[in-house]
Order: sequence, then C-alpha cells, then structure tokens
Amino acid sequence: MTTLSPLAYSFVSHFGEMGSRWGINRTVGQIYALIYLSALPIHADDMAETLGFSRSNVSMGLKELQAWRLVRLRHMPGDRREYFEPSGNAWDTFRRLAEERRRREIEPTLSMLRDALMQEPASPEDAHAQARMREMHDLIEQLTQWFDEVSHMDAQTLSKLMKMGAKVG
Amino acid sequence: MTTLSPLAYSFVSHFGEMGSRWGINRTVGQIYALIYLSALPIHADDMAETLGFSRSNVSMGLKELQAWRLVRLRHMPGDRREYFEPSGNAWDTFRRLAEERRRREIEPTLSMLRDALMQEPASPEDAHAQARMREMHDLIEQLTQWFDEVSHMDAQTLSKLMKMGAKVG
DNA sequence: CTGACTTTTCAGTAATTACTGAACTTTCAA
DNA sequence: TTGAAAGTTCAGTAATTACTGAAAAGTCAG
Repeated sequence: MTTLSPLAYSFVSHFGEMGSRWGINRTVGQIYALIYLSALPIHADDMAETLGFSRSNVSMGLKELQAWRLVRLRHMPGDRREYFEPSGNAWDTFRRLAEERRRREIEPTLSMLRDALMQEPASPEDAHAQARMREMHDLIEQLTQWFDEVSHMDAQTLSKLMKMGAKVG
Repeated sequence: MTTLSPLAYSFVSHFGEMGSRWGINRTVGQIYALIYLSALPIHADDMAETLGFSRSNVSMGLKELQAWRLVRLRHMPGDRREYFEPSGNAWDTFRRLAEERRRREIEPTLSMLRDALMQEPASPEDAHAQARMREMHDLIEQLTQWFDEVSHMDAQTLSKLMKMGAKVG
C-alpha cells in the first residue's frame, strides 16, 4: 500500500486531527488509522511512505501504540521486517484505550485525593475543600469500579445490561 | 482568597498538570480547581492573583469553562464584578464533561464514518476498510446511546443499575 | 452623558510539543 | 564473522499552543 484511496484518506486524516484531542498526536493517530483499516499487517516503511512521515517518526509512533497496546507486532515468513496489526476488535480497542487512560489520568488523581483526605484540615476553608474533594473522590471511585465490572463483560452480557439500563431509566 | 493553603495548592496544581491530558490547558484546569474548592463564589482578579496568571489569561480561561458549562456566573449584591461558582455537583460535572467531549470528539467522527459508509467501495480494499469502519461506527453509536440513557438517570437509579451490573457480570 | 471600573480582544512572544535526519544499535543470512 | 537491512535514539529545528500586556469595548452609578 503506497497511496490511499479517497475513502481511506478521509478516515486517516480525520484520525490525525482527532488524535490530538485524545492524548495522542497526529502521527500516532494516522498510523493507528492506517493499521486499523489495513486488511493485512503492514510494516513501518510502508507507513512512512503512505503517510509522508519520516521513518523515525513512524518508529516512535509505533512504540507509543505498542505502549497503549493498540497494535500487535507480527512477523511474516521470509521477511525480517516487523509488521503490525490491530490488537483486537473495536470493543477491545475501546477497552484498552479506556483502561490506559484510567491508569494515566484517573489513578494519579485518586492518589492525590486520598493523600489530601488523610490530612488534618488546618482551617474551616480546608475542611470545606476536603468535603469537596471527598465528593470527587467517591464519584471517581464508584465510576471506575463500575467501569471495571463492565469492561470485563463479553459483548452479550453487556448488551443485556444495556437493555436493563434502558428499562430502569 | 489570595494565598492557597498547602492542601488547596496540591489539588490546584494537580489539576493544572492533569488538565492538559484532558482537552483543557494548565490555566483552565487550575481555575476550575480553584472555583471547585472555594466555599464562596470568587471573581477573576482574585483568581489571577491567587494563581499568578495574567488577568487576560483568566478571562480566556473563564470563557472556556463557561463554554464547557462547568462554571456558572453569579453577581453579588453591591458589586459589579462577575463571580463564579461550580455549575453543579460532582456527578453533574462529570456528565457535562462527558457530554461536551462527545459533542466535540465523538460526533465529528460519527459523521465522518457515516459519510464514508454511504460511498460505493471502489476496490476490495475499500470494501474491507468500510467493514472496519462499520464496526467502529456501530460500537460508538451503541456506547453513546447507552451513555445518553445513563446520563439522564438520577443518582439513585444509577446506583441501582450499578448493582445490577455487578450481579449480571 | 461622563468617567471610573470591569471585562475582552489580539498581536507579539514564550513555552511546549512534534518531527526530521544523521548517527548508532540490533539482527540475521551468507 | 561480516555486512547489509531493519530499527532506534537523539540533538536540532519546525510547528503549535499558551500566555502576556496594552489597547479597546462594555457597563453602570452619579
């Protein structure tokens, strides 16, 4: 693959723009989009040429995608190069993304809040601040616990729960 | 308020750092944190002094927080200045954040995917790409629909559903 | 109206983040 | 064991984003 069809192009460039809204940059977004769409695993030179990025940039992007566990490394018989493919279906991807974001964004916050809540308030203002922090802490803890449960469900169980949700609400 | 207690300081500066992981910058994160902790509504000069930001920076930050609908404008009797307070409790805040992110990040993606799926595939590669896009489209649509339902629940209904979730899983 | 007080805008600059090319390391077939 | 192919690192630079100060615009009591 060395040139993108208009269809693939619009998907890939959209992911480049959107990527920066998530924690990832343009390069990483486009690389992932390319791997996601590809019917067969692709290698780094291919990506660099198709996307017009430098080889080193692609290398760094792939490292990051592997850190997020969004892509998986594969080898093709008789070829020394490293090929990449998505590491799961769309639901897996979503779950990985959410788990990783939780680890990077939620956990540090929870830990900061726990520390703050351990302290003895030095003033009425601090007592109020702690009450606000407790509210936030409890909500985050509840949401993440719930997400934990949901994210371990398979598709069927999940859709059952979704239907229940519709009824309860 | 012109000086932060150590407790408030750690919360505010954590939000500054974390803010950039979400779509907001350091300034906006710290301003929100300050408003969130404050027992009484506060005004912009106060924030600028406490946080050490320029007045104009605070003004822009407040505009952004209002666009996210995370803070609410108030007036105090006999004072022309604009005071700010959080626009709801922690659950409201979370919901607003999620809704706004959906509008900014999810909707454009869904719309791009819908467009792409309308097109006649020009090649077997495009047909494959479309199948992948449909998978993503369907998942996103299902998740957002579900989130819609959940986000309209009150706290009690929600906690009931959470307990059900625990059992089903 | 007027003018003091408050908020907003924006051009310029600072700070941060992304990207490249060249040098370096690793891998493996011969 | 060698060297060509593949992958990585990193210092320098480009691009982007954040922030400031000064000037403009809006607001309201007198």
